[in-house]
Amino acid sequence: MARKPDTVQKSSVPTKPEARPTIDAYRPAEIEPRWQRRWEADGLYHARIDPSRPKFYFLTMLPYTSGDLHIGHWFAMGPSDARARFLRMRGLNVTFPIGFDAFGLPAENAAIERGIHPKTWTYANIENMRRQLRSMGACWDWPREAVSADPEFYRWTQWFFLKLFEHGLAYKKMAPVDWCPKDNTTLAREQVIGEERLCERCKTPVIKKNLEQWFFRITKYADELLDFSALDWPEPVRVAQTNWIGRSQGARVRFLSASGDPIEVFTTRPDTLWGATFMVLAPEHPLVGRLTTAQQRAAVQAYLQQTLRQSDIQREAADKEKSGVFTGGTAVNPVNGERVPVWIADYVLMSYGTGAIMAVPAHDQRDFQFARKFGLEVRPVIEPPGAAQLDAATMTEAVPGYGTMVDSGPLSGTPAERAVAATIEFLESKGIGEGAVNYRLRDWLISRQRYWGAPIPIVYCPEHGQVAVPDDQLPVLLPDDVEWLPTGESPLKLHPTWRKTTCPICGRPAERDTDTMDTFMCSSWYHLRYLSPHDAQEPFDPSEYDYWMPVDTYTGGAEHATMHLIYTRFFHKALRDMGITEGHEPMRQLRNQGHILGPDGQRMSKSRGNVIDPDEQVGRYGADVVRAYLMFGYRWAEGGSWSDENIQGVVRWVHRVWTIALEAAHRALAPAGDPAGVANAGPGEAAAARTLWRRTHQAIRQVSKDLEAFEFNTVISALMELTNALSDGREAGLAETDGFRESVETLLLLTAPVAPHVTEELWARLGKPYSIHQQAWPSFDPQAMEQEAITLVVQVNGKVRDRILVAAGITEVEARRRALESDVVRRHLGGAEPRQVVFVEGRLINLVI
RNA sequence: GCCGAAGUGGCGGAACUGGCAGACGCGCGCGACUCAAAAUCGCGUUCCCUCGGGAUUGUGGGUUCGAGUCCCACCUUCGGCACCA
Repeated sequence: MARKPDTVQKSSVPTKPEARPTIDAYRPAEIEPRWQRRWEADGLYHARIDPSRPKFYFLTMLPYTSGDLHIGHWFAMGPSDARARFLRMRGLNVTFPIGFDAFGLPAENAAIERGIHPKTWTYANIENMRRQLRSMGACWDWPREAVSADPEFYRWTQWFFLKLFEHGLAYKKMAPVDWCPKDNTTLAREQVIGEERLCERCKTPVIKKNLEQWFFRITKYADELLDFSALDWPEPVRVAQTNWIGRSQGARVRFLSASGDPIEVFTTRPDTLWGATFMVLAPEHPLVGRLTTAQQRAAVQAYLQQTLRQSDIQREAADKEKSGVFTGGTAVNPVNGERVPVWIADYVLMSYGTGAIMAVPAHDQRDFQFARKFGLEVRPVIEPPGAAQLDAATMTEAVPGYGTMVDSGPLSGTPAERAVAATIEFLESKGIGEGAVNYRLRDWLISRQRYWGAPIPIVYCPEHGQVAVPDDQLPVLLPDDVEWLPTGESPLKLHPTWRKTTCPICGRPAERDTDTMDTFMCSSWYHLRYLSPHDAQEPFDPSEYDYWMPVDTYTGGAEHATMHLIYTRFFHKALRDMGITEGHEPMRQLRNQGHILGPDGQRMSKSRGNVIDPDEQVGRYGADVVRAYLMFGYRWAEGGSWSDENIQGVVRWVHRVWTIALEAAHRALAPAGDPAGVANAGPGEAAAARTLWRRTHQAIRQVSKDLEAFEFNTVISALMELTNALSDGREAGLAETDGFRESVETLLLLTAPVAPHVTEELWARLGKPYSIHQQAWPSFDPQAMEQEAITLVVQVNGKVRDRILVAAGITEVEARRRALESDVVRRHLGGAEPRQVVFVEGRLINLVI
């Protein structure tokens, strides 16, 4: 772009509109597949290790093999692709890999509903999705493709399981599952329907059943997972993860039941211990049976029946009326030796803390509601600052704040600042409790009682117990020949021979684990498999790892904020501690996109009939238009409704680019003509050329900045503005100039990441060398922005009254003089002298009276 | 109930660090081309008005020479969820 803007060079034919050459129609259906084939044949987007260039690992969340790619995938991946392409043109060695998350429940549902084997269904879907992904024209690094259901992939998923097992991070314990007693099968949360909690298939009320299942010790990493300092991740995701981990600091305290069983509780408010007037256990707490007296047994049984079918979410609903029942048992509060009644209630969860609480109704709202409902004692032990002493009889709600301890035995009078610490010291000195940290985060349950997943590579030997399948026997292959019963247990359990094996240690008969792994296992490490997807010796090639990792940018839906994105961080840290990976985090930068809704503003669904099929849109407009529209029409992080009307603006724009570029191409090929054109270049054209130059560089600046910042809608508007600038330039007679042609080329280069096919086609027709996607990104020249005259806004009392054209470097004194010359300004001053003048260089002058 | 995000023309959305609100489009109106229509191109388009202006970024306050942007209180919509002891 180094040229003298004021030297307008005219050549060839004069530019009368009617002299414009006729040009070919824009036919994306012909152009797009042609270039897609060429790029793939050339391996244009296959990135290899190149130490001479900085790398960039651009990752977009791998799609689930649900059937078709929907427009939401395009919305997630298309703009990501544009940014990856931009970074390539900037000189980075970019890999933008793709793969498939292929295990999971929908494949089994399809098998049961339609009698298709999950494998057949899944791989047919993958074929179709590959075709659709190719039609996007994204710079996919196809040789890196990985499919999580391939044995060459899940072999290593199993290997990672065994590594975790070997390092004590995988263990088995009893845990409840939702169970349909009629179908005799485990149900996923989404298969339990409605408030009534009925089985999706047979509408039987679901029950809880305890099964022995595998867990990963993610809680070991809870504190480290709270540290986001090395990450450029969106604030809402960091907040969600922080809340999910839910670290709270307090104390563990041991109460003692009448029969001498310790009942441990966790509290964040040990300073309220003297106000504990009862205890509440979760209904499933192991001591409930022992505490319940004969007299209360029937009532407790009835309550258990009623609560244990509910989901945690139902139990925890805030607006729900408190419920509970007295066990008849009591426990001793260790700080004062007082006997308090022990209740059970569904608002205490077995899965949080110890499953038991000390209830302090005066200072906890839930306990307060419970106490008032069941007539239990309310005893204030905290005096809030600056308020009168609380009176239990007249309180209408709990007072949860900190304050001076009162009625608290030896600690009475302890001020708020020291209350918690002093109580913990007291507990520790008496040996009845200690300071403790509690997390909401639970260990990751990975067992699934399903077929379509990676089998858990563990063998049960009567002699040796849980035995790891040796490395050389991996993968534990999923058998294809299984019976598809519409109901019942996992086919692996029912398979006649599969589960029968021998113990790797003693060689005697043993049984395989018949559960499979949570598919979040696969997605926790797939980004590593992309590094060397066909490596048969190791999960990934360390030299590839050293070059490419960590992932530089990761894009995907915000719905993965807590599950997938915590699991993958945990996985990485656990592998790091085993010496398998390096660095503390797998993904440096994360950005989330929103969702595309149907034209009616509702979530797309087949039953609503508002689904937008990308194949149909590509057939109608071409992939370039669909990509550009998805970038232009929405804030990427927000999403919004699909609009058949709004896409028309993008259709027109792409056609305009096509026309302008082809006109330029025709002129370039025309023989040099009338030299008179040069002589005719007047001062008006020089100014127009200067303007076009400025607008071209404005576009370079904005497109670069906005692609970097994931602000895709303004990328397109900047490109449209440059297109408009070219139209204006053409009208001003610049079409024959070198400057015009350079601007056309710049427009194509800037548009290349957005609309890769049409720009490649036009680039070729302009006679430029293949490929536009291997060209350097245009550089911004600040000189182009320099202007002699600027519009200065003149305000009176902060209101805009006039705009005056002034020299760019105008001083305050001069600006004031010029402003006072304005009739409009003088009228609004009404003869008064400005009391204050605010001058903002290059922008405005504000006269205050 | 809690957490998070967002409220700007008829619509989607712009607006740097507090400095011209409404960029870029859609839609609509007018015009050119056409026998006509479509397509295309050009012009206009926040609202009100006594044509001087006035009002305007969910609502009400505040800070400031100046607020879509900062502060306080509130309302609405969307998303998520965990009564977290």
